[in-house]
Amino acid sequence: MTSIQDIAKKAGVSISTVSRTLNNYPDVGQKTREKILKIAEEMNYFPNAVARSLVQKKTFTIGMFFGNNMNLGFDHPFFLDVISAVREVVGNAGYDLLVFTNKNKNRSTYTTLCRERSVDGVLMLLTGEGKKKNEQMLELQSSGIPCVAIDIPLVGDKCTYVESDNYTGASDAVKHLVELGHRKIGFIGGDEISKTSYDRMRGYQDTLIEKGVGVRPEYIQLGHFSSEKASKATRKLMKDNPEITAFFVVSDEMACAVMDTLQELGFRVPEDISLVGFDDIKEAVHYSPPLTTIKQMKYEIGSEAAKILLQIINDKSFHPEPKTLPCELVVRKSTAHKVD
Amino acid sequence: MTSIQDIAKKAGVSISTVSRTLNNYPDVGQKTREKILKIAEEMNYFPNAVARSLVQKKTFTIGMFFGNNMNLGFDHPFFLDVISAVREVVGNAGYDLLVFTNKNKNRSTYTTLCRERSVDGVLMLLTGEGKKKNEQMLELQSSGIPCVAIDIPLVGDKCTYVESDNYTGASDAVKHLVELGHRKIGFIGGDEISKTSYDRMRGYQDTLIEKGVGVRPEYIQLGHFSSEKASKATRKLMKDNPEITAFFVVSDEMACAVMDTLQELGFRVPEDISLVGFDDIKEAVHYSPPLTTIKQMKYEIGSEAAKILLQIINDKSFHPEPKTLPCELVVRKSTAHKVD
DNA sequence: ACGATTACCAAAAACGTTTTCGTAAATCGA
DNA sequence: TCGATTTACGAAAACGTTTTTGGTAATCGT
Repeated sequence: MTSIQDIAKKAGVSISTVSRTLNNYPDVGQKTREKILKIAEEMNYFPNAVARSLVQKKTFTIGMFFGNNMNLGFDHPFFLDVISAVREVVGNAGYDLLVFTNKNKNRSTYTTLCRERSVDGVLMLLTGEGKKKNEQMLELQSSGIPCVAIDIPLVGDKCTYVESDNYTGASDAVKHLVELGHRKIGFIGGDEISKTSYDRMRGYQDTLIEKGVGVRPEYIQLGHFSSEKASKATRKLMKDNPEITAFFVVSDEMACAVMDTLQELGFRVPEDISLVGFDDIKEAVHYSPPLTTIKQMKYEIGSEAAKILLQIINDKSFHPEPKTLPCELVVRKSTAHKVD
Repeated sequence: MTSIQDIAKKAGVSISTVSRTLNNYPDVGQKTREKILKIAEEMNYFPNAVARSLVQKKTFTIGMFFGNNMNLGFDHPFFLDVISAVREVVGNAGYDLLVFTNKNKNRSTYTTLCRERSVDGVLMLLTGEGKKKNEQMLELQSSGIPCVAIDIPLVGDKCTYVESDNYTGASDAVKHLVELGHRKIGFIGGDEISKTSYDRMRGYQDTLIEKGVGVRPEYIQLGHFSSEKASKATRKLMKDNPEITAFFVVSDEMACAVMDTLQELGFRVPEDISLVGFDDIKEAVHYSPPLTTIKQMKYEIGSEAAKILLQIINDKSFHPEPKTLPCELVVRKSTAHKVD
């Protein structure tokens, strides 16, 4: 609570001199500098970031919209890793992280929240319906606020996104399946709006065609990234199409539910039915059987997003471009050769 | 970027009138109020939180020290749930969350960081060596900054902590084991400094004595919440004491490593050796066999911590007390009757 | 020795609010 | 109608910095 003024008074100098000393400006005399520094130490002074921000118009905080707007209290397993990464890189750059949580302001949007708090940039890390590119997203996109989203296709002068190569990932998943001899491959997707879901679906379809296996619309269901819906979809699919011998499910969480459901239904995985997921969440390796899946580089996604954001913030001439990171097929025990 | 001044000018009134209007003060005339509101809407004004904070000395942000200081990039599975809870309750109260990450300030402590940012309160959610009650913790404890820690015994006028009932939890774990007929029960603990570790160890020892089974120091090893160390400890324990028929391991992460190691060593779980963990992380239920463990109420821990903190902040006369939340034994498949 | 630079520092503006104080006009009570 | 409230508003201080401007004294080059 000791201010720059207190120091100035005690040192017998002006506040401007104190400010310059504290900020290592060159134009302050040797002895005055030392005196001021000593007094500051004694009074254990530390600057008030709020006051500083007010005049500098820079807060050294980067904002973060995080999680599922609808379904709070549930957060994606994905998040912990990307947040870790984000923390690491923004922290090293001298920034703190402001997680928007305030729910008292009803009449506000992403953009106005950012402006109110004067964050220097913002990271969008949303799931569920938040992925919908709605009005608020558009507003943010064109607001001029430095912004990078994860898995949401925002593009603008100060705005971009990073994602996994979902198309290729999905493609690799079904390639793996057809190479194991599978031809009747069910698909449990996400939703109909998110780019992520769309790309994975396209990867599935295109590869099926490319491999000479046809696409059968009746093999396709949407699970909306919900375990319950995925379970329901599985029952329907197996009931209507008992000839199916493999599933590609676009998230590990859903894939786990699918596996449970399949086993409840009396099918063995992978002997009767093969299963590949997407994400490579921690649980995947410990499932029984351990889940074959497409691994997303979560940590890299977070750190890339953060790096790009910092660059947008600090280099005015930088024009950001979307970044796509590779996925990787990791084969475990939930997939096997088709037997006849 | 439109300020209160702009509105004042356009409306032909003073800034104080604008401010009062915007803050719903009673003493402003009907027509002027409406005019001002309309203009504010048109110019799509929103207040500058930084400026407001400066004068009000209140930021409506609560700070958060989070994770493992040493070992960044790895965050405890525990965290996601308690953060979800924290977000929920502070958000509903109108606060945002500032996660401290800035690593550029070397000469700073928890306390000074909080003061610089002028957070209204702070949540300590640390693991690893951060749990050590060091100088910085003491400083924070007596700083007068509203503070609640999780699993770290801080107590002060504006400072307290919440934790699980680790003693009873541990006690329940070994009770379960001895009720299954086990007498030679190995223990893999945490560290020697944290209260959490200490309480669980005491629960183990006391219950053993209470049940008439002796405590054997050679059955006790420390794993420091690290999978590798837990694995090593397991090997040592089984080599030196092959008569052991059960383990109580004080974290699920370590318990998983112990299970893997045991299986590598050729033991079957639970047929040869029973195993109970602590935490009930998500993976626990999917391990093979599914892990019997002591469940911590992670969400409640987070929400309790947040609620207490808000009360400290908003009720000056409130004197906080430590809060202990119950654990619960959840029996799965990693424990079984001892066979001879 | 004289003008020009340089080194040091103070004064004051600025950032965008909230809040205190004061006061003119309007209303009120009798 | 007159004093006393009340109502509605403006002026200005305050919050704690950074930054701009300017000025004095010392130093320098020639």
